[in-house]
Amino acid sequence: MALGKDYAHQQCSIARSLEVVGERWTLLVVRDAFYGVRRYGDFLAHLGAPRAVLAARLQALVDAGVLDRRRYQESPPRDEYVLTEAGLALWPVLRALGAWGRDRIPGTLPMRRFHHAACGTELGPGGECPSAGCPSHGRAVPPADIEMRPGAGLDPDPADPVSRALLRPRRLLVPLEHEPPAGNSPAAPVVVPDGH
Amino acid sequence: MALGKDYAHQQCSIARSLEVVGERWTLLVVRDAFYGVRRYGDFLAHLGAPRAVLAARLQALVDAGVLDRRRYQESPPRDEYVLTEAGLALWPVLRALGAWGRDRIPGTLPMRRFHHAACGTELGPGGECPSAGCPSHGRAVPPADIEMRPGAGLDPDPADPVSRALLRPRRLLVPLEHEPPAGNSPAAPVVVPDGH
DNA sequence: TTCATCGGTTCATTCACCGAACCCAGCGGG
DNA sequence: CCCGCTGGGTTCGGTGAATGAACCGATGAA
Repeated sequence: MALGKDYAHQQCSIARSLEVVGERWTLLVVRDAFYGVRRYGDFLAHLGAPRAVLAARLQALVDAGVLDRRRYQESPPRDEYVLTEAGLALWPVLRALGAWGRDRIPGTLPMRRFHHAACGTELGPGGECPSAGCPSHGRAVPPADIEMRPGAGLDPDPADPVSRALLRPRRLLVPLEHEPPAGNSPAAPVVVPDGH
Repeated sequence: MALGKDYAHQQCSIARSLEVVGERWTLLVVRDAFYGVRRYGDFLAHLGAPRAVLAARLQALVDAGVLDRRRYQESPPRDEYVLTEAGLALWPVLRALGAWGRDRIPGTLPMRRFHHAACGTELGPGGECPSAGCPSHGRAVPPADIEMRPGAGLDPDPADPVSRALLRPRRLLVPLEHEPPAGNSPAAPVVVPDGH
């Protein structure tokens, strides 16, 4: 751990939080989870982190209760990582960090804009819906109700497929699409037998 | 840098922010700056970070425009580190991190509570003043208007003097007090000839 | 049988962090 | 003048974490 023992004696909730999410790559993993990334390979492609580090971070986040690892297919056995309640509660941290970088680091253009999905309004500086007519006017919009749209600073033609998928407007938390391995059965669009 | 080159190619304001404040100790330095810590020795005593690391972080934060280093006495020459505008804008990040740790890490008691200094009300989850009668009701309270009070999880008798000073309720950003080196001139309180 | 994919683990190298020691300028006292 | 103290660092050897390339194993497709 980057912080471990050293922050342990700190009498501070901020230090406690940093013990969990303060290591290199960790907050970017959580960010990607909000964007809909769930699989090891997708995190890997999008982050560019070393494989060993990514594996360690995912495991640590599962241990900390930020991510939940769950089986999404049996054969071959494959797991995905999804945000828990506690993980979802990290959204204000990411929003604040992103807003600071956009507003306070010179030469940073807006990369991604966040809109209230219900009314289409771009969220205010505190993550609240600023639309006077909206039922949730003035209150913080939960991540599941946020639509992410590309901003001016985003590379329009990125190399990796995950970044390309994230160029389109999308609801937060909705998983990235993946072709089932045998993609081309033109007349039978592969109905999943039972989701549960 | 903990992140440097690796995050540079990331098309993301969050990653950009983490390049600046994502390294070990950095956000705790900024936190202490909000609490009123300004001197190298006080950061050192309160954080317990290695001296070299602290010096590097302070320098990096100055370079990034988060802290401003300025002379507060000429003889001997002594500098202090104070938050810039951009540094003050990090308050929502720290508040969100602290709130997450307090609410989502099991066994964490509130360490510090933040109140609107004007009306005494404890701030809401978004850092806003929840008091209906307050002129700034519902709006985010700037750090300069926040009073910090000790919470239940705080060690009532810490070892280092900085932690002890931070036990008393205090306004954010107000510098820690320091005795002038020659303290006891009872009738002649050492008027500095000319400050400039 | 062979190949490809997914999700890792292993390993040697590099890098950052650690903490103790050292350094230096500017006082203040004798 | 010399000594020691204080504040604010720098230097340095040892250690642990990050890196990236290679390897591994299970499954399923060709």
